[in-house]
Amino acid sequence: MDANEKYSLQTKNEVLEALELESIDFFVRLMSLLGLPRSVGEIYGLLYFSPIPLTMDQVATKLEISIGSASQGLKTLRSLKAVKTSYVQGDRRDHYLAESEFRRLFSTFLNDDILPHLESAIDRIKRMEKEMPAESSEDFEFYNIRIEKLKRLTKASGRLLPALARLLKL
Amino acid sequence: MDANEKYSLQTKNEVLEALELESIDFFVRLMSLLGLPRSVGEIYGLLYFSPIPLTMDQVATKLEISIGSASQGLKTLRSLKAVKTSYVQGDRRDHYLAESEFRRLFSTFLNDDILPHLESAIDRIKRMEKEMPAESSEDFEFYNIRIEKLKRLTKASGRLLPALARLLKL
DNA sequence: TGCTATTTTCATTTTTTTTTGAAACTAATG
DNA sequence: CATTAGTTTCAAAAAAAAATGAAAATAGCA
Repeated sequence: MDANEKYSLQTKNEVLEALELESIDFFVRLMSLLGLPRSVGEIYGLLYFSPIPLTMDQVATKLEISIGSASQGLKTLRSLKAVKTSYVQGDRRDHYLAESEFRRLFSTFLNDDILPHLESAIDRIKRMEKEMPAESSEDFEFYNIRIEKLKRLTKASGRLLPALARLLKL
Repeated sequence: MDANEKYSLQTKNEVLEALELESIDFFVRLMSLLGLPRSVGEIYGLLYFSPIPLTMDQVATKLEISIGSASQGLKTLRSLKAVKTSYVQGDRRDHYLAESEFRRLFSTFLNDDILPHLESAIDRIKRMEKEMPAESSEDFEFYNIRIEKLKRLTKASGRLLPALARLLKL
């Protein structure tokens, strides 16, 4: 293995370019909207505008984050199917590439992070119905209406998820 | 003003009922999905299942949170239009009631928290186009495709917001 | 207007989340 | 199979977010 070749990319771009910086900033915001840590957004933003796949330590070096963060962040992105690894001839390291189909990224997010909440909400509403006061109770109607509204909310959210997925077929 | 009357509610329900607890837990999760602090979810969850409006200190006492938290949390909920105050005869304090129309809550959230991001994304993409490498550059096509994808993403999100609002007319 | 109940603000503390980096682990290579 | 490049893990440190509570501000009432 040739050390010059190995680090050539790093040597070529010692600092982040304007386009990379805009991309990183864009995805840091987007990911944070989805509740993901800054480093995850940074990594995805960097890879999104990289014409060639990058290794973990290239990512860590460019972003000036620890290799621990890079490893964790890439793990998160892999689990979201937001990055893939690509094999590079004669290099033992993993090379990462951004999955640029947002649809895939979002649908993993919806399925893994939103759907479970929805399912637990359905169970919870069933429990609430058991805990309802007696029908004779003065507040029976009030509680009944509130529970009905929660039911409609979860039903609407259930319809929403597939609708979202459909709209995201960019 | 009669102290007995003033605290009668508190005396009646010294602990949170099962239904209130389920409600609080439900909204703590929902609000945290929207990136709001635990205390905000607790307050909304408590008010959602309260047949009578509650004052700030009733909220604080029931939830065992500080009046600072209660004040901040109610402020957040007011700004989201998720609670309203109702006048109570012969009581100087504000009495809070949950806005049970989720549509209103979500549409405020979409307009105030999501829309601004979308607008800044549009500006950012314009800047990116200015920073594109020369058309002759070997990676021109790569960058071009990525920017196009970002454009499609923001366009789709722009269509999504009103679609979401429509679907949420529960 | 002055008094007091109520609410807000904000510096400080507490809690939670994220990052770090060194040690443990894994696996390719000579 | 021993060496070492590469990666993951995880306890500790750092940073960020949230909660507290006392002081300041506000507003209703006499």
